[in-house]
Amino acid sequence: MPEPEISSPKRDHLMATAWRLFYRDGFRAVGIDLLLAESGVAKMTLYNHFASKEELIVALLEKRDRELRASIAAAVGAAGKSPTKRLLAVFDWLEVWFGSADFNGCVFIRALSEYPEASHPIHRTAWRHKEAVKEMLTELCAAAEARNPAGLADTLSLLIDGAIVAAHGTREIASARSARSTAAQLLKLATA
Amino acid sequence: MPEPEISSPKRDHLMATAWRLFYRDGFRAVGIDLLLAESGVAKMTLYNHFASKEELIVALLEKRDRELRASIAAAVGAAGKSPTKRLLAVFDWLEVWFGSADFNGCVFIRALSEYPEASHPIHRTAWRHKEAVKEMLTELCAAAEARNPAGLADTLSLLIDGAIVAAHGTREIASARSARSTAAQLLKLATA
DNA sequence: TAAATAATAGACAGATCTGTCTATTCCGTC
DNA sequence: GACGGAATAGACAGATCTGTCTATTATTTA
Repeated sequence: MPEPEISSPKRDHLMATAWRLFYRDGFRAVGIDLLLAESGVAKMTLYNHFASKEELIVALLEKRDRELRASIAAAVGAAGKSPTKRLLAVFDWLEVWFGSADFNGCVFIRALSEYPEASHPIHRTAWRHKEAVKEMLTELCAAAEARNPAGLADTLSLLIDGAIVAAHGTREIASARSARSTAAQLLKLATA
Repeated sequence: MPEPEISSPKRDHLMATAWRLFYRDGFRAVGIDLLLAESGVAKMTLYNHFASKEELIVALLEKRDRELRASIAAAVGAAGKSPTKRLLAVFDWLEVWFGSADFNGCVFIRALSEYPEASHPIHRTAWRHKEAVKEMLTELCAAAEARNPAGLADTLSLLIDGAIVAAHGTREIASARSARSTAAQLLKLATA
């Protein structure tokens, strides 16, 4: 009974299928039975790896959080040494993401939405991700010598989440560009 | 069979209860049976007024859209004649909303999230509201003589939606203030 | 080879889901 | 008082939901 985070092929495959279905259709819209049929895994295998559907979702969000932050960090790293370029690389990363074929909004915003109650484990897990990203932004703002790094990061977070919602509504990448140019303006103001 | 938008006490009461439950718990999380039990209305009454649950949700979103825009317009109107104050009144309105007891995020963002597919009627209806609000912002920006009213309105929309997501995640009103002060800065830049 | 571990299929429970249908009752208007 | 529209309760269908349990089969390890 691998209750803790023990990796296993079945568990990984289950999570990959679950990610695909939940992200495409929604958490409540996808039932356990469909997930099992699509992944070709027995029901008891699922319940041996996860205590409940809710726990599976939390594990998925935590995994996605790690992957997403690693992906952002890689994009920032590839942007070179200029602190300004590094910060704006986040918005270029956004644009690429919006343009990807299976983009379907932000799974964390969607989790906040589907589980709207503040104390719900899924809601809390989803929001933790947003806070973690904001911390990354704070460091980037600090490196760019913004006057109030945390404050600027707060604002950039608003722009980013707003851009994600807009991209989900329009299926266009334009909001990433708007957010990017606004971010550049704000950074200039915060360092001038 | 009042297929079109004919108002009736039962229909109104049904919509009021549906709003309360859906906004509190989510669209998929609340079943028809609970809605009927809470409203004390017979099942056939619901299906005489609405062809399906989906249609009820669309009607609710359209009603909420009208109410919300009227509420914003009232706040703007009460802000006086100064175009700057009128524009920033939107963000004060946001702050009041975030502080209200039953605030639970933006029902339109939540609808986009629960019905993520672009062509879904609920998804489309929800996004239409965001576009309508953006049009209001464009007019306010134009009145404030911003250089590019539509562009500024785009950016302000990002700030607003980001602030709503943040308020839903934190249960705090701070994001409205951040958005407001950023909006003030951007407006200054756009008119200087 | 024997024992432990992991995964399987599938029945089962009990609740819940949306939507349909019927038969009855209420209520205002003529 | 009779009529017609609106609402009622509740059965019903048929599907689906999460989670449990059992009995069997693989797979690995000692």
